[in-house]
Amino acid sequence: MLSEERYSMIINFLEDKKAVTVGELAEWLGTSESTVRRDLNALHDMGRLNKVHGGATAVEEKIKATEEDVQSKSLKNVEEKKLLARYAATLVNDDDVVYVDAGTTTLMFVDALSPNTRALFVTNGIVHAKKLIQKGLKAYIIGGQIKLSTEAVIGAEAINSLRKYNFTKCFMGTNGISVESGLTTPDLEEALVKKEACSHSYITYVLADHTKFKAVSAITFASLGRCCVITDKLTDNKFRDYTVIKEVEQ
Amino acid sequence: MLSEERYSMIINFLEDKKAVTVGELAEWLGTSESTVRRDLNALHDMGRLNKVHGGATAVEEKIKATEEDVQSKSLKNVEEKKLLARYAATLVNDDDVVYVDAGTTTLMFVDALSPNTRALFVTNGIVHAKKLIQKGLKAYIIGGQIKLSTEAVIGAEAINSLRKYNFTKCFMGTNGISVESGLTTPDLEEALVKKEACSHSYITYVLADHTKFKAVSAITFASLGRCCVITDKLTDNKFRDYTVIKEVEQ
DNA sequence: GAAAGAAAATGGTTGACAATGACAGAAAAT
DNA sequence: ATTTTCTGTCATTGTCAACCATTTTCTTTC
Repeated sequence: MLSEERYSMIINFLEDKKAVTVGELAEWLGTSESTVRRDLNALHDMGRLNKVHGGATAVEEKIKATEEDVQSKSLKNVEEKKLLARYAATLVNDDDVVYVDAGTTTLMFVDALSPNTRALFVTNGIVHAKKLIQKGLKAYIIGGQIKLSTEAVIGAEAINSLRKYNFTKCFMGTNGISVESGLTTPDLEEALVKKEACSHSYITYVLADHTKFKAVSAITFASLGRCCVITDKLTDNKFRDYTVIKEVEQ
Repeated sequence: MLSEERYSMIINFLEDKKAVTVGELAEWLGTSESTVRRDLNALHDMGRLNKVHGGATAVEEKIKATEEDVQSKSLKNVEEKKLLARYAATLVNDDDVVYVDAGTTTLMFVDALSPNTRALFVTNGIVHAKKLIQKGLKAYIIGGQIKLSTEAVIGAEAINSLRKYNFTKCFMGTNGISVESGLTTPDLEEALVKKEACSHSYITYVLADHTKFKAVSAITFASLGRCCVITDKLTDNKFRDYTVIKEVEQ
């Protein structure tokens, strides 16, 4: 295993559990405690986790949002995300008008789309727009300011652009899902765009792997009741009381 | 097997799995580790993957996308176009609101822009938008349908998006310049967007190398009198009777 | 078109370097 | 004081760039 992969797995583990011991990681990664310690030191130096006596804890979401660690973000939970993406892609019908939210999970959704669908796609992700047209699909991009880190279109003009559309389905990514706070994301501007998109869609699908559950970021963009969550593994059945959950098998 | 074949197989593999070891690739490709290492070095130099100890990881989508654009756009009259682009870039002031038309010449204009300018940029080119923000400039993209071949935003929604803006300067590409037909381009939809952009701009600059003169395409998007032409070599002085021409030296 | 030579690609080897796991003594927690 | 955890060290293993020999491909020459 590459050290980069271990880094991703550790960060990933921490996002889920918030704290972890050296022993746990050594066993889970199938490696020695020495290596785990070295990894934790490296990640600590990068500011990607807090090293504490006995193990490590996750860094605060707000700090992480500004750090914007693309490396580990795209590496982690790849298989799970692809699973969700493949299932979500089957939900698109020929007569749909689909909104695709910017983000790494929804990018895999675009990859998984059939090139033969005649559905109309609207997105606020530059990369997403590019991939859609390269697949030969009919794609629109909304206008507005572009955010550097995520290459998403945001701002007042973006929200204004969205008002014209009526989507049959929209596919959203999220940073956190919780019963109390609903769907949350760290960036205010992006949250506002997400909110507007959801409100113009007949059905909202949220693609969220299991690590997103019980996480809470700064801004809520939708309540649980208003959307259908697609996930790989539901750890707590109480979520079923508040929303429709599709657990994708295998 | 051709090395190019291996390259694309490696890139595909990485796009799927996000991380891979040298050993894995050697076995999968049925070749030696030496060759895999050489391939990884080559791909790393091209910026198409990240080489790490033990193997390689996928590069972020946004970086890769621009690389593709750069390598695909190897066209003619590059030096001349760069010359025009460099001059045009000096025309941008800090308080300008600039429209940048989609196209290869204007893309070089974006490359030539100073990263320090505080001007506001609006564009209908996806690649242009991307480059602008990667330079750290403030950039907006207009909304609308995306045309596959040129990756430009076009259509009714694009024109509608443009209505909101008032530009101090706009920089356009063109396919033909003639006294009788003015500025012409082969695609109707693109012409309509160009026309709308020009009509919302105080000054219109047209970037056109000498090959564009006396050429006429299907649709006229502006008359000669309404714009200032920047070119490398003016072969016929009669154009000076109809418009302002800037001939860039050297 | 064939032969000869040049250039490029490939696979294997080697010494240098990096990563790993185990251990011992120091430091910290209880 | 005892246990746990950390840091530094060291031997082992894994990986890498550079080099060389061989094969393949391209060019040149006749």
